Amino acid sequence: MGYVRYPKRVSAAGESAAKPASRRRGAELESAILRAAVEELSESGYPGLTMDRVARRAGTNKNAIYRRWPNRAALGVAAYQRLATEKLRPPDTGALRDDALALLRRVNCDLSSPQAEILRGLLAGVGDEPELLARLHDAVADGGSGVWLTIVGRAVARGEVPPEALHPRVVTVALALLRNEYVTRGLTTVPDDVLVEIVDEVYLPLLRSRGPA
Amino acid sequence: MGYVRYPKRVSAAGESAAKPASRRRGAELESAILRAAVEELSESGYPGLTMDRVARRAGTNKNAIYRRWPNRAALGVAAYQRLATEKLRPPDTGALRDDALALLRRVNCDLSSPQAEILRGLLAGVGDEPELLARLHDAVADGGSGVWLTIVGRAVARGEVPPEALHPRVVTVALALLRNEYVTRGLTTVPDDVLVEIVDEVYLPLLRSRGPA
DNA sequence: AATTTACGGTACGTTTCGTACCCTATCGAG
DNA sequence: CTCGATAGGGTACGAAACGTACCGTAAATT
Repeated sequence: MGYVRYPKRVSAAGESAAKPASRRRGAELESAILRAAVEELSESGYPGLTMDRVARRAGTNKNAIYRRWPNRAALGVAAYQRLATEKLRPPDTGALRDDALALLRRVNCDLSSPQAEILRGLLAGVGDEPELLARLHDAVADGGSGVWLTIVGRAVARGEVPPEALHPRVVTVALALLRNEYVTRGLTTVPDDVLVEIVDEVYLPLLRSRGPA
Repeated sequence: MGYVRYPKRVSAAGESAAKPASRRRGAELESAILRAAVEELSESGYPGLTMDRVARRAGTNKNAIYRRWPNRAALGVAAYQRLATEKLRPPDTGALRDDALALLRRVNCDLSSPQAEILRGLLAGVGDEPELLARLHDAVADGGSGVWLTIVGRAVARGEVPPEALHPRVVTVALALLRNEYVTRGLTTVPDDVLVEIVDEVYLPLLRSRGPA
């Protein structure tokens, strides 16, 4: 079907931004694409993550992208994994309550409005592809679990909470609740009251409760 | 610009499904549109909620839709509100643990895979419109809060948990955790282990902990 | 040096949103 | 009962964006 004409066009000047003279290949090109995708994702969210725009930004074309990722959602997840992997070091204030609040606040700031929208977009875009969804889930979960284990571990060492508190699901409850607010409540940053409430009404009572009855 | 020709076409026979002879107006037509939207949403999820398809299914055209909702996301939220308003009556087994588990399981079955995907789709489609997001949030939140208050209220009456447990945020923790699993984990139903874990490791300890220190 | 592979560039087909435009049935006022 | 005004029906259209196909060419491989 249908290839009638093929006009041979000299590449228009100054159309693309950062493309070196030599032609990139393999890992180098892949990295450039991924970097462009992360930037687009950060600036314009998932709806802005257009294949054409990523290609233009990376100084390449959609061909090179589709050879690596089967569709837009896969590229989005890959980019998000990069974006979310910037680790945050656990605070160490000496009190579990302050540690937890500090962590929640940081997550609330760093990862808030843009990130939440990105995550929402991705969760939808992933749709019915379980593998992508799982990857996304891991990316999100890993972002938290370790850090929370650390601060609770310190609290256990201080005798603030019983050692039974060191349960993976228990430790990440605060993060899950915050994420729940994110995802459903929306773009705006979660108000600080809510964070305090999560910590004082749920998180601390829960951790303390897990000792010997 | 540009209306060149206008072919006068006799309406093709049998192209639309349920359109009565008389032309519907106002509330009646609106209801038909919404019903069609709910059906499309249930069958094909948010991606399948196409304006053209809804219009065809309702036996009307996009015009009538856009006169009522500004865009697809708004229609989707409206349809979801209808879909999610089917209430569930609280179980009453006589024990809080069983009530909570039963409720989680029912939510997990009834509202699981299709609903979760719809919700994910909507959350993304709503994007940057805070009002729609708020409406969605209400629709989701209302679905749970009351029921949970009921079963915990009964538990309080039985003396199972202290009255301080009747805190809105506390009471809905189990639902929030389950929803968190939904949203991130994906389509498949959340395994029962997880539900049990949520109840035994988090929910019950939390509620019991809220008594006098 | 020859061959194979991967990139660059571009054109397309398709779908879907949202808008514009005509024509007409129905409703309400006089 | 006649006659506008309003809302529906039908359709066409422009703009994006996805995903694919196809050429020509640079770079790696042999």
